[in-house]
Amino acid sequence: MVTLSDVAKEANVSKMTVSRAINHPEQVTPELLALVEKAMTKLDYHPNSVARALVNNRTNVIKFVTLEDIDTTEPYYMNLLFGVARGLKADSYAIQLVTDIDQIQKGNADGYIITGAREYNYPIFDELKKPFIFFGETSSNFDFVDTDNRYGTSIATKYALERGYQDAVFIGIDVKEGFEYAREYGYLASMQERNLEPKIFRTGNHSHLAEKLIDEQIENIKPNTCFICASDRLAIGVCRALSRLNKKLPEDYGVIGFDGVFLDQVSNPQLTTVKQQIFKMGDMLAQLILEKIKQSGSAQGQTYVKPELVVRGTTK
Amino acid sequence: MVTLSDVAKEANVSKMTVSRAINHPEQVTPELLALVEKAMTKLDYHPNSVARALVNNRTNVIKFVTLEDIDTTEPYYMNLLFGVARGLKADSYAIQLVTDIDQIQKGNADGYIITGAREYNYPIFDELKKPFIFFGETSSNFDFVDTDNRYGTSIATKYALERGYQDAVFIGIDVKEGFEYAREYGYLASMQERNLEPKIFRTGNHSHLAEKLIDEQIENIKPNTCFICASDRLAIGVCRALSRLNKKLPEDYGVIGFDGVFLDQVSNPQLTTVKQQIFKMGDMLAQLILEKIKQSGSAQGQTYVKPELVVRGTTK
DNA sequence: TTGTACGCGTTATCAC
DNA sequence: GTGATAACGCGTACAA
Repeated sequence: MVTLSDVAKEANVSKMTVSRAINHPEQVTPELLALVEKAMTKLDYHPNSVARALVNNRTNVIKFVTLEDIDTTEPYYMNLLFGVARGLKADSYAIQLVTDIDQIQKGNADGYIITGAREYNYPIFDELKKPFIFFGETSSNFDFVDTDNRYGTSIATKYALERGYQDAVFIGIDVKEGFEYAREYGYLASMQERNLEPKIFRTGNHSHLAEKLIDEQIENIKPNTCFICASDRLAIGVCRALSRLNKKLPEDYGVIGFDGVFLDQVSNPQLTTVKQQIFKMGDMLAQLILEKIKQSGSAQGQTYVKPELVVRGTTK
Repeated sequence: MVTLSDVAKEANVSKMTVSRAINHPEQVTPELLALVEKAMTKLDYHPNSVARALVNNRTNVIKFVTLEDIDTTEPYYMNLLFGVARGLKADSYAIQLVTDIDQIQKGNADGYIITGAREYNYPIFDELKKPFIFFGETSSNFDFVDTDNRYGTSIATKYALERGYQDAVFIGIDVKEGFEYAREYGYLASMQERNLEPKIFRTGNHSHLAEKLIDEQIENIKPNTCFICASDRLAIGVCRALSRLNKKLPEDYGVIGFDGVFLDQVSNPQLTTVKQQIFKMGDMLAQLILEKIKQSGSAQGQTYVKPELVVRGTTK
């Protein structure tokens, strides 16, 4: 293994000059800098991140915490995770996956990325001694990254109406969470802008529940309506019901989902959906937490990432 | 931060005694051991894994390499990854995610878990200086963990015939990979055992391709047949075609998928499928690579994990 | 600007 | 069986 000392010998300087050339190049004269760099490339030197971590009292580990009790199998998190991995790559940071809330405090890390946090989890975070960033809006003043949900349903609704659907109905998820409120709000505002009366139904986030809902309500919904759904799961259920009821998609009715992860593509026909930029958000989370660590915990603010409408087979 | 020295002072022994009490307790007299343990719990001491890693010339990092150019969004890998994370938890190991083949050599790790490897990748692995384990059967003599594919289609076929279907047809994936051969073999052997003539169709691993296949072939397939599919994707396509052709499921025809990750549950009706124990395999991969690291690279052998048949709505 | 000495927390080695 | 010492590779404090 090539060490700092080896490079120092090769370049005929002290270890410290090499160290400085790496970490504070502005403190080294250009001539020596060149010498050191030549030696480093010649020997193919790579800093030992463990030794570096030891002196800096770091671990080079970020904990990726998934608190939601949902099936972590959700492809959603996979995307996020790969985004995080990408953001961490350059700094030779590694990830520890945590699904059990009791495990958060076990072992060490330089920082945390936390997903699926609920209000009642907040006390736990107050005890964390290392910086953390949330994925998903929080009511507290924590740093977070989230999708601009309001914007998402807003562009979906507008698109539907522009494409010639006469009405838009919202199929929401029956939970009291910020993301759902935001998605409903985006729909509401867009409807009111056009002086249309909003209509919102809610049910559990399962395709068969949405299917049942449509079965029951289809008589109250006039043709040439577009369903704006709060998730792709719901959208798939809506499609299934419509198809069974012999309604033509996308002529008689339109369907727009939300999420754009995996499900939208395996459905038949493929869903028009509001696609969250999950990979990108993962990348951002990584960069923000690294920055926060560097700045020993200073706030990084709250970031909303705009989703994009992906038009496929379920809308005109 | 509580260190080894703090514990040593508290217990009135040397640092080495504390270190030994942790790593080689059999070399310490019971009396001192008790003293040390009392001190450790009193001070709530936790070993610094970074310092430990430095002296041992370790990184405490495992690289999780995904070579397959498929969409890494596949829920499949998420399960595997969480399994790996679970297996790594106790040893305070962290994961680095690698999707770019050029990144394998970048940075350090103590070992590799490699998924999606093909023959033409093998030369790369020969250059790796740290131990590695594959997920997925390999033709070379590498260590690996994989599903017992042959067993999987075998129990599926037998179950179908026992439940009263008169025939079983195999819908395979059109690739030249070991897993496909094994799945076909399991079906073949089970058919021959019962003196039934095997029938195999193959197509790309997409639901709509399977759907098309059934459309074309349905006339050649007599009722009361069960379709043994090489993937849930294919199975979903088969279901869709049957439903469109007004065949009754599971009365007229049966369908059994393979994989049991996510897709089987979002389909309608829910699939009877051969469920791979992916989480468990991830856990095993982690334990094997840790063991291999401890033993400085000695072979860990080849492990087949039996899948299990999950009976749901698409079979009698 | 550059170099020296020391410390980070742990473990292996070798005395006793 | 136990303890003193050195070493892992790097960075900070201080001296030159």
